[in-house]
Amino acid sequence: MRSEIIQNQDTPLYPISTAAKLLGISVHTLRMYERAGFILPFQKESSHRLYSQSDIERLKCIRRAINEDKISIAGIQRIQALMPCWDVIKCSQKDREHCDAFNNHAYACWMYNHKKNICENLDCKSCQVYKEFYDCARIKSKIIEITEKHESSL
Amino acid sequence: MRSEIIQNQDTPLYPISTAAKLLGISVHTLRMYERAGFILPFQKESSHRLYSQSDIERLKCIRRAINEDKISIAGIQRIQALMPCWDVIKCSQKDREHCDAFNNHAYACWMYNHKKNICENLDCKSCQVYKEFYDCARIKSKIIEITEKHESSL
DNA sequence: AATATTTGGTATTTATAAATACCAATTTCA
DNA sequence: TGAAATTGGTATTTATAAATACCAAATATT
Repeated sequence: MRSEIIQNQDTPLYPISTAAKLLGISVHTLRMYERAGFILPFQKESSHRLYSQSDIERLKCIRRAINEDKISIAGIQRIQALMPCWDVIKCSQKDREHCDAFNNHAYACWMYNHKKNICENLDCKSCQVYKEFYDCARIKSKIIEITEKHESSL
Repeated sequence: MRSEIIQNQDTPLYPISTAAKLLGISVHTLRMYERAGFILPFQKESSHRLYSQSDIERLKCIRRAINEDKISIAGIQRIQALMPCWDVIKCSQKDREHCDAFNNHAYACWMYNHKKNICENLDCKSCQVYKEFYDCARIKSKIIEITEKHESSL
């Protein structure tokens, strides 16, 4: 019986040169986006990066924000920093006190290191916050969802 | 008895040339910021603009975002669009259905016209949303406040 | 009535963010 | 073992957002 490899949107497939080609940008730009916190690529056993189809779609969205919507890289970082990750993760008050993501507003939560809180042993790349909420529209939807939940519980 | 003129931070004082000088920018740039939705200047009986001390402080903050934090004008607009104004105003579900601010994420609420909702007869310039929440830090604080309120009521 | 300023445009300049090009060292894999 | 690709860095180019300059018409000020 031949071994079946499970393939989905999150399967690491493309090396950096292929990913860059798919996006129509240079390899270096891709790494720039990584340093900005827009993408957490897979690192296979080796030091080389691999990108999944979801990664490509994510980066296409970021690209539209930069090129079409004229939002600067720093601007996107600030927007991502507004995401109420704590309400998704349901971390404790104590966790929040020590959490750089909760207490700052410059970068997305996955850009900070998570020592001494609920995220410590979790992988940001498989976290709902990272996977779902990286653009304006989705972040606003989440904020609306939270406020409506609040009101219905009053 | 001499008539006392009440002066506070919100008193319209400076014509556009003075305001520009105080901010170290050109008159035209100031009008650019106005079109972007960063400032709603007073219009005296005439068509000429007047700016208050609060207006100046507000614009200094916007200026820092642009020049120091490197957030583009479009980026600031998006950030302002994430403000949950509806939770401050406490507008009805019906209001929200018809509200452009609630249903979009490109501009701050005061940039849309408010027909057929609770804001219709209110002046944005004196609204808490406009006066308080125009920068990243304050908007994030508000989002935190809302989520914590929610949790304490569970 | 004459002078100042403001208005709302467009056209131009400038500052710089975003992207590219190039590098030597390292890693991968055929 | 050698060829091809990736790494992480700096230096350079390019695209364009942000700001300025300039305009005639309208408005305000003395």
